[in-house]
Amino acid sequence: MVATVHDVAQKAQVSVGTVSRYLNGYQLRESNRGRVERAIVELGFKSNIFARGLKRKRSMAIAVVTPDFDMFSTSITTAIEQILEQEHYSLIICDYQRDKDALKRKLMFLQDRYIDGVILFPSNLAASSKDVIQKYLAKKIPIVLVDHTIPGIETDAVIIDNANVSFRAIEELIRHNHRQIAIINGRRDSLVCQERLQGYYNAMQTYGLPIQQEWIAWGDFTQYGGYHAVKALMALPERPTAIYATNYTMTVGAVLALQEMHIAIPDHVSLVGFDRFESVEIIEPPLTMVEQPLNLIAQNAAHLILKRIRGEYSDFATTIKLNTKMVIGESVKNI
Amino acid sequence: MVATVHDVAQKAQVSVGTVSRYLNGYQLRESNRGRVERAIVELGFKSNIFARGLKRKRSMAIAVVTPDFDMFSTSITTAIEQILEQEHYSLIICDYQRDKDALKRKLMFLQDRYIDGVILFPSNLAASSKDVIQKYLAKKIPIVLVDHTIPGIETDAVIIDNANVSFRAIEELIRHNHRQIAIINGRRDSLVCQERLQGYYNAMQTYGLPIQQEWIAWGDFTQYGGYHAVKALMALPERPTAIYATNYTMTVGAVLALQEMHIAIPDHVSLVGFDRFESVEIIEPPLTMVEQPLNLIAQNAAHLILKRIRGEYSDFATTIKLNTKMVIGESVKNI
DNA sequence: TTGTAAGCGTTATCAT
DNA sequence: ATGATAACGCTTACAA
Repeated sequence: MVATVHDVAQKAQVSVGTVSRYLNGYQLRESNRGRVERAIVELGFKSNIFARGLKRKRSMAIAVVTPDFDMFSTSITTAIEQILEQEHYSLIICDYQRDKDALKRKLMFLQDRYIDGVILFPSNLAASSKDVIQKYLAKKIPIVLVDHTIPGIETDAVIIDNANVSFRAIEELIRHNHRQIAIINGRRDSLVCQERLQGYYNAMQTYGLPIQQEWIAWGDFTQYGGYHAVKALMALPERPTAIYATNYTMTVGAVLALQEMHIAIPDHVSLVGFDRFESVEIIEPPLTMVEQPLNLIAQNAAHLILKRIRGEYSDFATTIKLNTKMVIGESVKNI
Repeated sequence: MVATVHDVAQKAQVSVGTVSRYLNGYQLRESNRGRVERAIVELGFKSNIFARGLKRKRSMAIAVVTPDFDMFSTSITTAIEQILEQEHYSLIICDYQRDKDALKRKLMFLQDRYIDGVILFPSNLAASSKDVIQKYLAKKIPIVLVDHTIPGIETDAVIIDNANVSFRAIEELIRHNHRQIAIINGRRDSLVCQERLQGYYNAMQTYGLPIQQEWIAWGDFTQYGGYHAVKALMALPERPTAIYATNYTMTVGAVLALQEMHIAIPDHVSLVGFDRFESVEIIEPPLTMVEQPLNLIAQNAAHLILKRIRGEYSDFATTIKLNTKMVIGESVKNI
């Protein structure tokens, strides 16, 4: 029915061992090499992934595990898939819906499938799966963290410098003479958010600006949250003159709220947004935004996990910190 | 290191055959059954997926293949994953980026991995992979189509009645005395869109309303497209009094354009939107919308593929046509 | 460099 | 209902 190494060996007049060695990149005599190659093409031979896995304990599959498929993780995941496909890996995706039991369950499930590596988007509750994660690492099944590290876990990570990102965003506002600056942050329990908030504090303190607690709003990473945060901020007796939203969906929510209230950007309030997905480009005026290097994140994560799978651990555990770009639009006004 | 059927057999004092039979749901003598169960728990036995696959030619993996991960396919995919996880299947995801070579390549790749079934979101270019698809079906590897069928391919599908959906949406507008109704459709080459347009035509004709070609706009399924379609429609000498947008992102684009132009919904123009994702709920006023039954689509697709994998083909090929809900908001005004 | 043969951990066939 | 054993298709010592 479907060709095996035996068939190839027979057609090429060599032994199965030789065929196998060819498949695994060993050196063969030139003449044999040619005949094996030809036999493989003629028979349409594809090596059986089960038999291969059974011997090598490798699945040629990598998992992406994320708390949910929002635009950030979806964009990165699709980019990762492109890269891994070229290396003949398949991608198994799992979202754990911000549920710590689900996370642990999925990680264990993946382990039973002899997954070759995991790219994990941690959330604050990833720490509760420390034991499983340690088990992976002990077995030399690489885990690359994306977007954030997990305190107490030593493994590779691809992250951005959140505090620095916020610092520069706020600095951009301060440079335009804003002093009353609000931040719409995600969620109190998120480490990413704590860092982004820290950057806000740093910038305000560095420039000697007073901070009001009411200017620190929490939008739960949702459009709804961003929308309501703006409504609340605009209802304050002392309105901020500028707003910094810390993710994509909250940025859109903020814009919708402002548009609805007929509060003009940037005439009535300035705005720095976050994450430039294609769909943000229609917003008028074009927003000044923090742009995360999604493709770079994906590339680094993919290459890092492939490297570890190949057994190259010389620079383990490395944390790749990527820079974000400030895209200057017209949503920040000099006052 | 890790327990095998042999270890279980030894501990339970039975043969490996008995253990295997237990694992595959055959009847055992009560006493043996108990001992095997206990041994499995005590040893933490998990059956090796490679060895199993090697014998049975089954991977316990199902693929979702989609042209891109927009909110529609992402929502459905995550719901599918929940269901398949319970059945111990893993989900391999692939997006083919609306590229027909990529589609064919991925389908062939998946076949080499002995995928047990494919859930495919076809686009207009899926037809060019007919040969691979036929090969799957000939091998009894089930393919369930979601969102649309592929002409000339006889397999299972879970779809919605697009013409009917549009008909009812337009009817809702006509019921409020609108006569000049525009449609923002996705893409000319999309069969889904052709059907949705047909429903528009049907409704207009049924109620004897004239149709102007300028009222039929194409928004390419993007936010940008929806935005520009509205701008163009509002620049017409004879403005429509109502707009029907045929997917989520175009709906959001339309709302942003209208807000920016200070064209009030529904006072200046009425709007019927499409796909109620959580994030749409902040739009003011609440939109009258077509709501696709995402969870039902996911459930039906998942259960259908599992059924076929189990070998139950009695009702093959079945097309499950689901109903959409019209959610009445406040974006349609009686004129 | 190459051939031979022993596994890898299951399932399935055949007796019993 | 159960046990023994031969596959499944590959990789990898070990010999040559």
